[in-house]
Order: sequence, then structure tokens, then C-alpha cells
Amino acid sequence: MSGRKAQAARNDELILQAARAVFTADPGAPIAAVAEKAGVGISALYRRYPSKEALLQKLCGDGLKLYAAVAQRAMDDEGDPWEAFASYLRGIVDADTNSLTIKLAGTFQPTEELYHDAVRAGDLATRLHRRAVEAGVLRADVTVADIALLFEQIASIKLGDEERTSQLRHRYLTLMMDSLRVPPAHRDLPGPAPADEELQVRWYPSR
Amino acid sequence: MSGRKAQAARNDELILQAARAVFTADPGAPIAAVAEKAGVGISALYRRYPSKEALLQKLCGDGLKLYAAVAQRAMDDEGDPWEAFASYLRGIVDADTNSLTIKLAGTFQPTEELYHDAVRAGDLATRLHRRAVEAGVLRADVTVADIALLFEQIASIKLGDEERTSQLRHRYLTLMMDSLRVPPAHRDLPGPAPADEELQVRWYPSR
DNA sequence: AGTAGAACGGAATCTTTCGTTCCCGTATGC
DNA sequence: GCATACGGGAACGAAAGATTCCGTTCTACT
Repeated sequence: MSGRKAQAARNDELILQAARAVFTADPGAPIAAVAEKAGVGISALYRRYPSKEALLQKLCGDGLKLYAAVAQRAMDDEGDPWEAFASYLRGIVDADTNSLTIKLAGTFQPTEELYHDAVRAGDLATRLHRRAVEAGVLRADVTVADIALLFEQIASIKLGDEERTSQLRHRYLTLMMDSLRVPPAHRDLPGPAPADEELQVRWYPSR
Repeated sequence: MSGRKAQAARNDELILQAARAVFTADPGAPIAAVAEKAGVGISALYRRYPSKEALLQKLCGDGLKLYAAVAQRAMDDEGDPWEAFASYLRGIVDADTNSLTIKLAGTFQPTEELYHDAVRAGDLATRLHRRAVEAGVLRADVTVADIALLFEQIASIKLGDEERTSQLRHRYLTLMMDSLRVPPAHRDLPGPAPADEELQVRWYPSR
């Protein structure tokens, strides 16, 4: 199977990937940036989504579903309670679903389905949280909402390319986990700390 | 003393305060928003600063100086090493100087003076950090640059009004400190955790 | 071989946003 | 009294960006 239909099918995926990447990096990015990143014209985008908002809703929904999937996987983990909770935290950070979902939240009318998925994700998070507290591996004075805000803080880290960013996020997640876990203890931090030059880059305007 | 000159002097201050508040909340805010918040016309702004960029530079410089002042005060504290370091952390979070300084960094040509102040601030931070590590109260695998990124993460928290935001920032700063301090331990977290409604608000904003 | 039309690329258009400028009324300080 | 510094805010022009439109290409089917 090849030809126009094949290209179209390929573009479906290409566009979604590009959109995810571009809007994750900058939620206010112009739609032309998505087209360029995907290597297609603007009309290829408008053929699939009636408006920018529709594309954003799609992305947001996908993010919510991904979140739920990660949480569900951790929920199914019946092994060491702390490890299950930790793998949930790491999974959400890797999924990088918070940057988009939160930043976009206010920019469009929430769909029926979107609302449903959000409830489901919230429910899973609550159960995961309760299980960890009841197992005595997570400090009890930290709530589910606290965890949500911690995710946001970690999502705010953006430095260097995608890989470096991910590395740093895991570094600080590990640090946070040191203060979440019962009993408290210091573990080795993954990834090298930021070098001074990495931070200084910000003073030289980009383009 | 009153009359035109008095109003002018008052406006000087009014404008700076408004600008700080507005740009701290939203670094990309239009200049008209600053004028409105200050309760003055646009020309009152342009009488004092030749351009938006000039105002931003002023704000950025003030932030850097404030940072240095807070750090210097902590440096002068010869008492308990951990308490001195902790008061530095709390002071910087209260000063709320990071949101602006960092977010604005790339948007204009750095001045000579700005550069100098940045170096000074960085130097103070390094000495504070070293002193804490050498006193054995701060874990050694966390670098100065790590601390800088932790400040940024905390600055990313924005929820409810200014007071609530500050409260939450201190809550998570306290949490972070639990994983920074030697020996590791859990302290009480200040301020109530976010209620679910506080987070849900984001799905229905704003205009 | 020929053709209808799906898919595209990308320029043109239309809207909105925002920095900056300009004009004018006011009341202050002389 | 009155020249004028000051400040209010409408007007202007540039820029950014969403959406539309049109000409082109290539497939699928006769």
C-alpha cells in the first residue's frame, strides 16, 4: 500500500507528533510552526482539524488518556509499594503530559469527553496516593493535590534539548522523592547537575 | 508638599510597583496593563522610560539587587549554619525575584550594569552554598546551579491570589528543604495543602 | 490515455494585539 | 494671569498569527 492514501495516513501521525512536540515546548506556538515541524503545508493541518482549538483539544485528550494509562499500569503493580508509586511518578514525568494539559486548560471550552477523562485520571491518582500512604511508604501530610503541583513544578524545567531536560527533571524528581518517602533518606541523584554555562545561555537572546 | 511635583513623585513609585506586580504575574503583559494597574495614563509611563525594554531592564536590575541584598543578609548571619542557609532560601522565595529575572533574561540586550549585578548575585549564592556544604548541613551532591533551578521551580507555582501563592511556595520550599538538609528528616509543612477546587478552577478560566 | 477529485503547499487575507506617538486639557508655580 | 510641564487616552503603524483560497500534483478508475 502506497501512494496518496499512504502519505495521508503517514501525515496523520506526522502532524500529531509534530503538534505534540511543538506545543509541549511552547503552548502558545503558532500553527505554522507545527506545519513546518511536520514538514507539511498548513492546509494539511486544516484538512484534519477544523481549527487550532480542535487540534489542541485532541492533544489535551490524548495527554489525559496517556496519564491514565501510566497510572493504571502503576496501579496494577502489586510488588513493592514504594516502587509502584515511584514508577508512577517517573512515568508521569516521562510522559510529559502536564505541560500541555495544564497550560492549555483555560484556552478552550472543555468537552464532555475531556471532562470524563480528567475525572478518571484524578481518580486513579487518588487511589495510587491512598495506597502508598496506607502502605506507610509515603508521608501522610502530603496530599494528592500536592503531588499534582509537584508535577507542575517539574514540568516547568526546560533547559537544553529534550533529552537534557528529561534528565534534569528526573534529577529533581529524585530529590523530591527523598522528601516524600518514609523513612526519609538521601539517594544518589541521577544525571549531572547543570553546569554554569547551561544556565548562562539564557542571557543571550535566542533569535 | 503637594501639587504636580508630588503627584509626579508618587507616580514614580506607583508605576514601578505596578510594573513589578504586572510583569511578575505575566512577563509578556502589555504596557497598557501596567498603566491601568498604576491608575495612570500611558504617557506617564513613557515620560519616565523611553521604551518598554528600558522599563524591563530597570525591573530586572532591581530584582538582581534585591536578590543580592537578601543573600548578603544571610551571609552576615553567623549563627546556626542551617538556619542561615534556610533564611536565604526563604528570603529569595519571598522576594519573588526569579520569575522576572529569568523570564525576562532573553528579551533584551543585557546592560553592563546588569551583567555586573548578575555576577555579584551569583558570587554570593556560591559562597552561601559552599559555607553550608562545608558546615555539613547541606547535602554535598547538590550544586549551586541545582539550587538556582529549584528556585525556578518554586517560582513556577501560581495559584489563587498573591498571598495563597506565597503560602504554597513556602509549603513546597519546606518540602524541598527536607531533602536538602543533612541529616534528612521530615518537618511539618506550612500552610494548607491545595484543595481540589483550587486546582479545578483552571478548567474554567477566565475571559 | 484521460479525467474527476482528493491532498497539498503556501501566498493572500483578515483580525487582533501592542508598542509608540500625538494632541489636548489641566492646574501649578511663578 | 499665564506659560508650560504633566498626564490622559485616542490614533497609528507594525507584527503576528489564524484561516481561507487557489493553483498544482498525483491517484484511482474508467
